[in-house]
Amino acid sequence: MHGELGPGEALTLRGIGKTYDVSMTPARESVRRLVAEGALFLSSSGRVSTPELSNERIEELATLRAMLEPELATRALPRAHFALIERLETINNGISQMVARHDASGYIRMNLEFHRTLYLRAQAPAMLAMTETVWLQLGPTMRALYGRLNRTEPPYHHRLILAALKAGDDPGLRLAVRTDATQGLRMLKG
Amino acid sequence: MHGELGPGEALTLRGIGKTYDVSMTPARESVRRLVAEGALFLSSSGRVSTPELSNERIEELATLRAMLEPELATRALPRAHFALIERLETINNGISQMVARHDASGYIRMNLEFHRTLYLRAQAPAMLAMTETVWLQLGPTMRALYGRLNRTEPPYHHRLILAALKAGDDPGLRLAVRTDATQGLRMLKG
DNA sequence: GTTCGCGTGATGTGATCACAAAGGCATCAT
DNA sequence: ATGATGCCTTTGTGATCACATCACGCGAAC
Repeated sequence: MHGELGPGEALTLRGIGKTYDVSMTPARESVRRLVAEGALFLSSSGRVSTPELSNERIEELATLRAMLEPELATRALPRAHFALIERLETINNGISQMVARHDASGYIRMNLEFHRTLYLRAQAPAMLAMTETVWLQLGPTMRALYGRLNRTEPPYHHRLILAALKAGDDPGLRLAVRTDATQGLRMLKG
Repeated sequence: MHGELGPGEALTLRGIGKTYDVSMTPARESVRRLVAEGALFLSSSGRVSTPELSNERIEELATLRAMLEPELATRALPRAHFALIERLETINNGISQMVARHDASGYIRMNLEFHRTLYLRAQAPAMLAMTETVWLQLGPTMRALYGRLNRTEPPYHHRLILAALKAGDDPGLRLAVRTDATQGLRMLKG
């Protein structure tokens, strides 16, 4: 999810087991779970690797983010008090640090933490789980995206989200969230 | 997914293995996958059972259906030619038969087949997979719903969907799909 | 130099086992 | 009759093994 693996990287059960110092059995169960969630690709011969998403698949996942996340934001809005907004701003500052040190994985991780922190307030666990499944599928691709992006500052749309939260502006919030969720992924089309 | 199990039914790995004449290992992998998809509930002690959904969770899943399925229908609409509509009508007749013989599981299965047949035309595999995950979570609950429903005829909204498909009426299609997806689940609130 | 074929090493699968923990049931005490 | 207690069975977990299959690389032939 955090883009620690790029698209198309192969994994082996014995290798995973060795990495985490367990036998093949727990490694298999974890891999099977991630395959079920679409986070890993299972070849016809049983080999496992991170997925290389087609442009069509990426657009589909972007559409899913664009449908799910504004709904979560809307549900979170009436419960977003000052303490939450403050925490979001703290996370946003953390994102700036990741940008400064060119830490792609850290950037992705904190970016998602920003969104998750907001969406947790929505009190909609099934919807949030579904959204995180989408993030999981996009992880390796987002890492590849970051390389092409050369960010110099934290995402502009996060500031819009914070402003809309403070103003209690639901339409503005939905638009800012939708745009933030889809903007980066549109760049992968080329 | 098809409501062959009611909410809260317990399963054991050795029992599943015996049922399908395999060892614990494949049973475990299957169960883990279904747990990852939210189709089964894993207690803190590792016991597994079908989930008993709270009303809040049911409403959330209904909202997800209401968001995902109209989008799939819209994408399928331009590709819905006569042969597809004919197949949908055949399935709809099959639903009538299931109603006549009071076959809850068969009813659910053919109802979902109606939707899946339409959505397959959307050419959106990620979105369809997500939708089927929602169906999977609702399976046992839908079985419980069917008991309270005492249907005497196939779903009225399926006819609306077919009419909208024939007319190429996208707003009408979206409304009919959304209503069909959420109507039954609203009855569980009481 | 390129391509085809073969063999070896690596990899996933399913079965089985030892172990720990949890649940259920019977028994006993109040 | 009801509640608690202790034991025994059931159950999940993680490890290991035998086996079939696949992939990759090496070598030979053209």
